[in-house]
Amino acid sequence: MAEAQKKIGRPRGEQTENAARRRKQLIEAAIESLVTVGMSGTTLATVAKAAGLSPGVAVFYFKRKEALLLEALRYHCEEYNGVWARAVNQAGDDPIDRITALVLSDLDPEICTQRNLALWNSFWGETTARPQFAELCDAYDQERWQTLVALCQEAEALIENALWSPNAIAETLDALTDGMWARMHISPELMSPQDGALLLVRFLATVFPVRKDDIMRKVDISEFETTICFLSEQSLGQDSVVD
Amino acid sequence: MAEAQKKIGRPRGEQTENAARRRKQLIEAAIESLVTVGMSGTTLATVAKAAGLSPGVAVFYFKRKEALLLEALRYHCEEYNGVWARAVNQAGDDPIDRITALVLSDLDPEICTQRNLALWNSFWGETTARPQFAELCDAYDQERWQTLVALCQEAEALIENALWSPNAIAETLDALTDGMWARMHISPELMSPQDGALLLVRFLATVFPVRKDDIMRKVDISEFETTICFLSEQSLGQDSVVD
DNA sequence: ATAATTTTTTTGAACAATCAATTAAATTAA
DNA sequence: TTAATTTAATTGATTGTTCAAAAAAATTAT
Repeated sequence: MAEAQKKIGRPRGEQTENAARRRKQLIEAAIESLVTVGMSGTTLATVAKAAGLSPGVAVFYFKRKEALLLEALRYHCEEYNGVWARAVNQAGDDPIDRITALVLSDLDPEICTQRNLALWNSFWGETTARPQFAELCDAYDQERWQTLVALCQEAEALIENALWSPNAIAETLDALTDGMWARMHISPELMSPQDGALLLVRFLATVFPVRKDDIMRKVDISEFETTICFLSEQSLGQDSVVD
Repeated sequence: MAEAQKKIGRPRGEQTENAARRRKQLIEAAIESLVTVGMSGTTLATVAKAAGLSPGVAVFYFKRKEALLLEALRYHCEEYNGVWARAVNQAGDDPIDRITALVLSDLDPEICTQRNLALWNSFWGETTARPQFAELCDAYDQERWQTLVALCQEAEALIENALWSPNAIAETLDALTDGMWARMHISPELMSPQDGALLLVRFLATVFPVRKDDIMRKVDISEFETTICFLSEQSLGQDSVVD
C-alpha cells in the first residue's frame, strides 16, 4: 500500500455515511420541533430531544443553529419540488393535464397536511428576521414558476377570454395556491384540501373552457355532496351550483 | 373634599387617559419592532427602545409580553378592518362596485406596504406556537368574509358561468388576496401591489362579464404600460393581452 | 489475530449572553 | 402627603455555543 493512500485514511468528519444519516436525523428532528412548537419554541434542546440525542450534536454537525434551520428548509423544499415534478411527469403530455396535475399536487392529502402547513408557515413567518429563508424559498419557487408558465404558454391556444394571458393564468394559480395554504393553516375549518382542489379546477375550467369536463374530472367530486351536480350538469343553470 | 373622593383618589392604572396613550405608544412600538426584527427578534427591550421608554413599562401596562403582542395584533386587525369597511361604504350601492372596492382596498399603496406585509407575516408565522393569534385573526376575518359573501350573493344574477356560485367567488377572492400578500412579502420583485390589483380585477371581470368595463376601470391601468390595451380593446383578440 | 493507537463521534457540563418578569427605589402629579 | 407612574437594578430561567473528556470505531503495529 502506497504512502499516499495511507495518509488519506478514513473519510473526514461530515463526509461520512454516518454523518449524512445523522444530519438527516437532525433535520427531521428540527422539522418535528418546528411543527409542534413553532419557530420561536424550537431550540437546540427541542431538536436534540426530538432526535433522541444529546444537546451538543446539532452544533457538531451544523456548526450553528441557523445552518440547521436553513438545511431543514432546503430539505423540505427539495421534497416539495419532487412531489409536483413527479405529478407533472406522470400526467402525460397534454399541457392542461400537466397544469392540473401540477397545481392539484399541492392539495394531495399526503402533502397538504397540517404538519406541512405548519412547517411552511414557520419558515415564512421568519423571513423578516432571516432573509436567507426568503431567498431559499424564492430559489426553489423559480423551478415551479417556470414550469407553470411554460405549460400555460403551451395551452395558450385554448384561452378564449382576452382578459387572460398565459402569464396571468400562472400568476393567478400561484396566488390561489399560496392563499389556500395560508387559509388552510389559519382557518382549517373554513377551507379543506378538497375545497382548495375544487377552487383550483373551477378556475382552470373557466380559463380553459374547452377542456372543462377533463379538468373537473380530476377532482374526486364524489366526496363533495353539495357539488356533485357538476358532473351531471355542465351548462349554465342558476340552480345547479350550490356551495 | 369628601372622604369618599379621597379614597378613590386618582383613577387606577390602566384606566387613565395617560395609560391609554402609553398603551397605544407601546403597541405601536411593538409593531415597529415586529416589522424590523421579526417575531423572534422582538423582546421587551426592543419594544421599550422603540417606544423610548425603560424596559419595565411594557410589563407595567400589559402584565405579560404575550398580552402586548396580542393587543398589537388586535390593534392592527381593527385598523385593517376599518380600511376595507370604509372602502366598501364609499363605493356606493352597487354590489359589484362594493366587491371591487373591498378586494382592491387590500392593494391600496397606503395599506399594502412592506411594513404591513412583514407585520402580518410575523403574526401568521407564530400561529403554531400561539393559537390565540390564529383565533384572533379568524374572529376579525369573519366580518370581512361575511361582507364579501353577502355582496357576492347580491351580485348572483350577474354570474353567467354555472361553475361559479357566490360562495365560490368569495372563496376564490379570499384565497387570491391571501396568496398575493404572501407572494408580495416573500418575492416582492415578482409581484407588486399593481400586479395584484390587476390580477383581482381580471378575475372579477371574468366571473361578472357583463360588468367587465366597470371593473377594469377601477385599476389605474395607466401605470401598466403593457396592459393599457385593456381600455381600448374589450372584446376577445388573441394579441391584445400581454403580460 | 490482538493490542495499541489514532480518529471520529457523542456526551454532558459549563459558558456568557439574553430573556421575561419582579422588585424597590425614584419620580411625578394630584 | 398620597397615589400613580417610571426607572433601573435584579431575579431566575433559558438561550446558543463552547469545551473537555468519554465512548466508539477504525487504523496501525506487533
